[in-house]
Amino acid sequence: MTKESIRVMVVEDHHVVRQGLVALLNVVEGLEVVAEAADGVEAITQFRKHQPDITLMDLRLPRMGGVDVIQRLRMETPGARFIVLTTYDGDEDIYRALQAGARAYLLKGMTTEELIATIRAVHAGKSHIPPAIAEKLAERMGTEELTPREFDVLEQIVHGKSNKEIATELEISEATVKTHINSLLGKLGVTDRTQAATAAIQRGIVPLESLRKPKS
Amino acid sequence: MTKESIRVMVVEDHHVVRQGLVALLNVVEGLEVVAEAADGVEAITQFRKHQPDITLMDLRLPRMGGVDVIQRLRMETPGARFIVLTTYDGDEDIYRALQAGARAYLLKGMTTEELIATIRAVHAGKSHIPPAIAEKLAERMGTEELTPREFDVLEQIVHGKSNKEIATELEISEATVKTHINSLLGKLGVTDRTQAATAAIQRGIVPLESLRKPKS
DNA sequence: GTGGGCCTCCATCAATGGGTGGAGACTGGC
DNA sequence: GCCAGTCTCCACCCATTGATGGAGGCCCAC
Repeated sequence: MTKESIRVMVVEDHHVVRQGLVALLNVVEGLEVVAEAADGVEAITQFRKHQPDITLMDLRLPRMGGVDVIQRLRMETPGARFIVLTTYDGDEDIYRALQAGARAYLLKGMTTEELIATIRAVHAGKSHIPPAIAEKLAERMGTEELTPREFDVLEQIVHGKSNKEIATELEISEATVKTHINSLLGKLGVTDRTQAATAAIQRGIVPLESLRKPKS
Repeated sequence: MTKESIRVMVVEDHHVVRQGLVALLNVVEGLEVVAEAADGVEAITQFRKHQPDITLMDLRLPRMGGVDVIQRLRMETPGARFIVLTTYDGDEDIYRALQAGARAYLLKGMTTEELIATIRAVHAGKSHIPPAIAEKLAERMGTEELTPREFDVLEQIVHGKSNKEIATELEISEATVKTHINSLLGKLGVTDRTQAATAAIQRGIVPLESLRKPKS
């Protein structure tokens, strides 16, 4: 007679990846996939219904991002355990996910053995952050937070707006825009707006998806 | 007695995704996964050894990119059939993959049924490009090609270099750099270097990975 | 209430960036 | 040989950007 299985939920928007993961996990002794979700909203309803022990979660999800889902569900169910499983390793994502209460952050490049070991470890109450991820985290720790306003300005820069356009958009003077830019350049450790834009994308501060020409 | 199975190779660097895909495909009647590879170089050796009917391939691979692998293998084995299966949908990737001889371009978001149907269709000699992808292709068709030199300059811009630095790096005068920039801004349909940088990243002209601070 | 952080604005200045129009050299194709 | 495209360079000009050093108002925490 075996012990009770660990009940797992898989949240991942790419169908084939999700189905593959489920197929992989279901053949593992001691694991049972009890629920699946393809977007953030579905993740919440499925979680409430099935109360999984462990939730494997991608961060980039339609409708509601993974970070928000984790935050929300941990409010309702403080004991809930989340493992982030994603391809992206922008420092910002990592930071925000762990901040929200994820217990582990894995890249999809890891082996199946690592994944299973991590699921068991997290279920046993441990946390697990791979060294490569920890390094990124440490890096981001050294840097200062952007203020909300600086973030607004950075977002506009990434979208290719000029200082004048940003001033109009945010309804402040161009002088103020320059002040914010000067400050955020320093915090990001870069010397001009183009570097700021690529750094923001690379570090996941501004999502690449937001560039897909929304007319607004 | 069933017909002969379609012999499939899976090339994908993320272990869990690859294993998931293999698990998925192996339970399908009429398909058989005969080889796997985790990077471009391995893909070539495995292909030569197993001569699969269909190769499912991610584009972003360590050591050698998917496009180059396709190109190379189609030189050796003109009848080889490739299906690109990737998460990225930068227009440039799509274009280059089809150019190299891929028969289909699928995003990982598609359903398992679509994937299987596409494998069968491509094996039967057809091509398959989903409408969403075709649209992107059409978009990119309207735009002019960058010249090699313009591409060099664009790459430097994305890496945050100033005109002076670019001039030094490429060993040309700053005036020439400006000429190239002026020209590439027009071709990309943007008005300044920051927009050029984000457009280049978004469209996959310059890979985001190249930003990971290589000291050079 | 004092201090700190943030947001707002100002002026000034130097450096950088981008627009325009032109020109010579080299290449490959017709 | 000629044309088209590319790569290279030049000069000139104006707009934009970024750096510097202020300053006042606001709110929150101590």
